[in-house]
Parts: sequence; structure tokens; C-alpha cells
Amino acid sequence: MIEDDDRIRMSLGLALEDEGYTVRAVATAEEGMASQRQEPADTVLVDLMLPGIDGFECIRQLRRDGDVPIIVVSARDDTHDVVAALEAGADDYVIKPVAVKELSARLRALRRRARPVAVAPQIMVFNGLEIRPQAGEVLLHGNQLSLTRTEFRLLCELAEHAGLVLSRQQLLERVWEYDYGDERLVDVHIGRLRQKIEDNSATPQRLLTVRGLGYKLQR
Amino acid sequence: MIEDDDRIRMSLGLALEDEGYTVRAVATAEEGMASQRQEPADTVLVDLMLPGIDGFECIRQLRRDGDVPIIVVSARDDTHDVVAALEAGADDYVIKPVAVKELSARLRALRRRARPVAVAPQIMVFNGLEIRPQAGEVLLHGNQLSLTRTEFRLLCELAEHAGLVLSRQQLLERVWEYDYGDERLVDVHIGRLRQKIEDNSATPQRLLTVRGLGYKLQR
DNA sequence: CGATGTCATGACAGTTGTGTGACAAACCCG
DNA sequence: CGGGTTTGTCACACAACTGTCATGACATCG
Repeated sequence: MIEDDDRIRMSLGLALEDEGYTVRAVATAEEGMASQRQEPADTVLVDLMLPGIDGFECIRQLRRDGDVPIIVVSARDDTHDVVAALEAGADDYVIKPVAVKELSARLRALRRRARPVAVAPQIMVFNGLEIRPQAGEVLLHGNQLSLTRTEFRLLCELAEHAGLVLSRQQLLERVWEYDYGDERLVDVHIGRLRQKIEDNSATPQRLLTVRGLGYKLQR
Repeated sequence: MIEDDDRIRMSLGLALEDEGYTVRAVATAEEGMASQRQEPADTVLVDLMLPGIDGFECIRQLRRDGDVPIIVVSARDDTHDVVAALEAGADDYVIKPVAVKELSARLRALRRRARPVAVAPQIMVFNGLEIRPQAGEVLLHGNQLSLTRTEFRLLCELAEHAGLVLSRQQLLERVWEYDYGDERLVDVHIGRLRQKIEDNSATPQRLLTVRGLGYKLQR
């Protein structure tokens, strides 16, 4: 939910949570778009009158980034606004003050229609190494490898940030979901992963150690 | 358009034609449903207060027959009606008198979302395994198999996402419609399904286990 | 050129994940 | 009702995986 009025944001958020929704609420379009990029929501509720980037522009940008369902929740009841918002890419438009039951019903109706998502990076390729997160497959020079779950998740994590160094701590958090723990554990699994994805040359070609910092997957 | 008031039907019909739509207008739910069965429209506009079968029932029946987008155009502005109509299967609800520009924009917004007509995969074939979801038939090397309902649904679910890993949780939700439950249940049914669709070789050829992630049907 | 910190790797024991057969409850269909 | 079928639960066996540790190699620096 992108809504700059604190009172409305709070009360509407709580009301929707009562209806069984999980709500993430922010006050500006900038925050909303960042949040959506970070961790996409199923549906976006957006006000039109926002400080900074306004609702219309926000809708256009959200629409450009993906096809998340968007409902405008606005106090403006002018037909021009409705038309403009829908043209910008919104899916529905309700006028404040809004009955939560109605909003909830419209959310359900919209989600019935929404495409069964289609997020997910399809395939990533790095110098002979092909990763298909969806299919749970990794191919090296076209041959399918059999990775363990941990190896697979570790590789995906590195691949998603290919070229960037990830610290052992970051990897522990993201792959193992440990907040603390022995960082050497990462080393062991990197080693095992290397045996499978490197071509037996003396020095690693793909999965590089950055001494003192962590590991990275070569682009 | 299903609308019993002659004046509104005429004027709204003409106005929409001005907007570029082709309109077929009838006065009763019975006519509307017959017309829709005869020659399906892209979108249905329906009033709630109709003689004979009322709007709610009309929506339910239209929805049962297919997933044509439905917009309610009603003079009733009570939240209960809105919720009831959306729950019955409507996609949007606008209140009379309606601005044609707004209705037109909502029509466009809805049609953006509408599924690109019946996907309905007729027949799927995977390495000697032929699945006909419509007919409820599965053939292995041309011989019809007798699957139980659960096995069939499980297979269809996997087939619809062939090549992609589905977690036990996803399968539980989609095949059993359990939100939680013992994931081992999936294993058992996968085992039973395998006995029927695999060619008795030691390792599965079609229905693969992806350790730690779930199962997938080999493309 | 040692001293020190960092990293790679093989071995191993405990844990986890998966396949399967047995069984009872639920269901279906005359 | 009553038979067969289907379904869900359970327990066990086995293989695969994980995390820990010890050892040694290697880089860096004073």
C-alpha cells in the first residue's frame, strides 16, 4: 500500500490485515517502487496524491516493471482521474472513504484475473554454465549436473549477484538462513560446488575466491 | 449488455458504439445467457435488477459457463451489493449513472487482464506418455492407463508445468487444496503414479525427484 | 624469511530426505 | 448394505547430504 496519510495508512492496513491480507505499507511512491522491486507484492494499492512522484507516474513505472495488479484508492472522484489512472495501467479505482469489505472483494476479484505470476529469472548462463532455477537444473557444457540442495541454492545466490563479491556472512544468511554460525561452513560447500562446476583446472575459472572478502561468480 | 431499462440500454449502447465497441444489447438475463452461449462476447455488462433471473444469478451462470469478463452496471450503490456481485464472479462494478469514458476505460483495463482466451491444453505428450486433460485419458505407448482421480490431477498439475520443479507444498495446495498438511502424502502418490507411468526401469525416466526441492515431469 | 591469518580439502559421524510396503479408514457403486 | 477401490498414515530401510574437524597449503606482512 502506497498512501501518504498516516492515519489512513494505519487504519486501512490494519483493516486489511483483519481480512487476512499481509500488508506492507509505505508513504511515498519512491519507497513503494523500491519495495516492489526488492520483494514484489501480489497486489499494489496506491493513492494518487503523493508527495514527490505522484500516483499516475508511480502506476506507469510499476506497470513498466511488471504486471502486478494495481488498485487506485483515491479521494478524487473525478471521471478524468479515473480514466487517467486506468489508462496509466491501473486495474481498478475505488474512492475514499472506502468500505473495507468492498476493497477486499475487489482485491479478490482482481487476483482471480491476475496472471499466475511469471516472475523468476528463466535461465542464466556463465561461460558454459547454465542455471535454470525453475527447473532445478544446472548444466555444464550441456551436461546436467547433480547438485545437492545446498549447492544449488548457493550457486543461485551467487549467480543472482554474478560479478559481485558476497561475504560468507551474507551467504550464510541467504542460503542457510543462519544469522550467525561458522563461516568456514561456506568454504566447505564452495569446495564441493567447485568440484562440480569447474573444469578440473588448477585455479578456479568460475567460482572465485576474493581473499578476505568472500566469493563471487565470474560473469 | 444485459439491461432491462430501454432508455438506458439504447443510450449506453450508442455511446459505447461511439467509443468503438460493437454492442449486443438484450433486456433479460435469459436472453443474455442464450446470446452468450450462441456467440460469446468479449465482455459482458450486466444490470443487477432484472426481471426473471436476477443479475447475481446471471453472473454465477455466466461464470460457470466460462471466464468471460463481467462488469456490473447498477444503480444500487450499497456495499453489500458490490461485494455480493464480485463474490458471484463479477470483475468490476460501476454505479449508474455512469460516465461512458470511465466505463470505456474500465472495459479496456479489464480486457488487458482477461486471459487470452481458453488456454485449455488439448493434448500433452512426453516421451511416450500422452495426457488428454479434457478427456480424462492418459496413454502410455498408446495403451490407456487407469489412473485414480488423485493420480490424474497430480499428473496434470505436473504436466502443466513440465520441466519445472514443483514443491510438495505447491502440489498439496493445487492437487489436494490443502493449505498445510503432511508433505509425505505427496511422496506416496508420486510412488503410485510412477508404478503406472514409468517403464519399470530402475530409475524414473519421466517423473523425476529433485532432492530437497520437489518433483518434476521430464519434458 | 618466519609468523600469522586465510583458505582448500579429505574423512567421518550424525542427520535428513526419499521410496516403499502394510494397513485401516473413507469412499464409491451397484 | 457389501464388495472392491481409493486414500491417507505410519514405520522402516537406505541412500544422500550436512556440518565439524583436522591437516596442510597458501598468501600477506612485518
